[in-house]
Amino acid sequence: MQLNPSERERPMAVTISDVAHAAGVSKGAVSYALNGQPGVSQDTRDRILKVAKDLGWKPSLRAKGLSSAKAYALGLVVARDPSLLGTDPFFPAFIAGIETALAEHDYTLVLSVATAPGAEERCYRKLVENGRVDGVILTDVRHNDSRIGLLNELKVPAVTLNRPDANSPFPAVSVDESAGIVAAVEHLVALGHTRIAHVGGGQEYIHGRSRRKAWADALAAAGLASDLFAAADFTAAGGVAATAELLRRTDRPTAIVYANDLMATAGQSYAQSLGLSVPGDLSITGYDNAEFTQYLNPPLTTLATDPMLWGRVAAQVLLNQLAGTHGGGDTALPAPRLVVRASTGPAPGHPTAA
Amino acid sequence: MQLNPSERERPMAVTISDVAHAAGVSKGAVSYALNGQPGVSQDTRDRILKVAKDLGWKPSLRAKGLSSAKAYALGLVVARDPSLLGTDPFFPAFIAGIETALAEHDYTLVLSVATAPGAEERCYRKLVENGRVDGVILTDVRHNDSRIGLLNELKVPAVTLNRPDANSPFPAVSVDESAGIVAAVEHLVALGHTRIAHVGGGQEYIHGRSRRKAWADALAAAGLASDLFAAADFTAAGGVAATAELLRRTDRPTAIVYANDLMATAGQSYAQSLGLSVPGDLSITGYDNAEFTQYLNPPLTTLATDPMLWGRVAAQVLLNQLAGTHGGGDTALPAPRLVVRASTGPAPGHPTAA
DNA sequence: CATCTCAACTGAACCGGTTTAGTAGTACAC
DNA sequence: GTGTACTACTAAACCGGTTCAGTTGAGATG
Repeated sequence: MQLNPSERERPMAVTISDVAHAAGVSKGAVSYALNGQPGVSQDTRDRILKVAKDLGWKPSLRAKGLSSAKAYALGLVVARDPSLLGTDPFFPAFIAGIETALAEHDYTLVLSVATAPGAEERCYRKLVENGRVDGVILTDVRHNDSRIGLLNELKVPAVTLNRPDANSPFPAVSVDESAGIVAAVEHLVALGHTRIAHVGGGQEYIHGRSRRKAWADALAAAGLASDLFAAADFTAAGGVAATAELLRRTDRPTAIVYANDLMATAGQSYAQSLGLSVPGDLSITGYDNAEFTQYLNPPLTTLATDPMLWGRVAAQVLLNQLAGTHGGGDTALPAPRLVVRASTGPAPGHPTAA
Repeated sequence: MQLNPSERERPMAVTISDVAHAAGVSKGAVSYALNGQPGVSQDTRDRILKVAKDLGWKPSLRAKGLSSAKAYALGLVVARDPSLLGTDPFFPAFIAGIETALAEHDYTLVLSVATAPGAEERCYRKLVENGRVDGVILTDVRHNDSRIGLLNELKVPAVTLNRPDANSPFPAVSVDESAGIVAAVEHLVALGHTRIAHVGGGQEYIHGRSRRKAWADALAAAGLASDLFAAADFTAAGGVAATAELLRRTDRPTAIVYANDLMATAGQSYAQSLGLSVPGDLSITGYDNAEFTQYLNPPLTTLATDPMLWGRVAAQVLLNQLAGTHGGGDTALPAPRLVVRASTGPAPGHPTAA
């Protein structure tokens, strides 16, 4: 066999047998001592602990995993078109949140990216069947999400972000997205807008649907019709197309509530390219509060969520579930906060307008 | 012990012993058959393969890992302030690239996010000492990067993005960032600019340094002085501060080359808030070609790289290293491509100006 | 015909932990 | 003084693979 860089001999790690031998006890005693289990006297326990420390013993996760049938890892499958992956500010922060919870429990995160459509289910199946993970976090839940059934079949603990509409046995960690959209619509209504459109995200996603429904409900509550809907898919290109569709109408909206920042950004840019003034002719709101939105021209009114908190809580709920200490209920997180910037203003012709 | 959701009995997986028993051979024979090793006749091999398939046997990675002392996983530690994590379009695409390479080899990615400064080294140490990973990918390489020494001490195979200035035994996968910056400067010089500033990224990073050096070199090549430098840190706030500093000067620049898109975006917004016209009074270039930059007002001239390719190649090089088939040299990737948009234009007073 | 060789296979050791069953020794009750 | 109960420990099995050291039987060789 050929020598290569990966074969520089790694100093063979000290094992539990080494510790046992050095301390003059059996492997079992060492195991008990280090896991705080009864079965060893305090004196012996202290001695074993000291020897283990002196020798620099680190229990092998591999061996531990084999005998306990655990992976000490959680899985996250991100299904996105690779070209869109960089556009969403949600995931990096969400993942950071997961990590903060995991770090305290010696768990790690195994991340898979499924780019092809069918690849997603294969990813979950592989992660679980290979025993890579002890539980998974489900994001971007879809209408009648087939993954719920899959994970159920795989008998793997899971948490979902928001409660699926399919019957799901898994605890959910939810953000009341409706409240955010409602706040945005109310803000626009207060500014005198009556023709408030919505550029929706993919309606196969429950967050796409719930944002649309919240928009319609808020309009209804204000006594307004919710006919100005244009379907899109959370992408910039989709946002432009939907905006174009809305602005071609004779009863064109004076305000558009977008389902995310990227579409809002692209829509705003498109409207401006048509010679429309934002917010003079058209008010615009986004969703996510991506960092760059405050540097747009004009800066974007949007909804701020806390993806990091979401990640942390989701991971925590899953860990509790694994430990058997989870109550079983869903967890509600604070609703998004409306961040008012210069992309929204009084409706054209409205008294409060300059 | 209390029953909980995680203890719904998972159908005990079929093991190699089950297969051996069903096929009427020993465990060893099954192992040989399934790994394509010699020691079993073709007939027996076929029979074993069939039985294994019928029983739906999946080798346990845990057991495999224990006996072969491998983790079948690569590690990536991302060290970012959590608030900045969502702003960088690089990582998601980079990670997607890594995954495309790993998916073909039944490896997975273990991701750690180190938010606190010192946490980064602890993350690497933990990943390696716990045997979570067989190799790691090193991004955001710093000047005299201490992680090189750490990984050397841990005796873990690694790849670095770009060649560190510290003496590194690890293969690097490099993008000639200088060429990109040079292209941007040349573009501005061709437009008649003579006072071209640079808002630098953190100079503790080698990519921060190399972009600055490339800017200075390109100016020198054009016979121009490179005194208009303002230090920043790749953040929006830093970009604004640096831009403010530059624009306060009496010999204010007519063009600014930013080390990334976020700073350029924030800088452009700040300059506009001062009443400056972009590109009439000030031309601006970014770096990264983040999706949103084409929807800025004006759209941003920037440098497009291919983070996904970078991730794929880096992972591939690391896998080859693990397999012992890596040549040992560095790998060069295509230089960034200049994407000219409306944020750059003729220098004020220059003949080509309107 | 005895021997040598090799392919094909088996049994057992091994990786590094956890866990179970069993044993020695001490204390206490009756 | 014997039985009981408990503590403190050990030896060995076990998790599910890989791999090494034999063993067997068939065909080739002298």
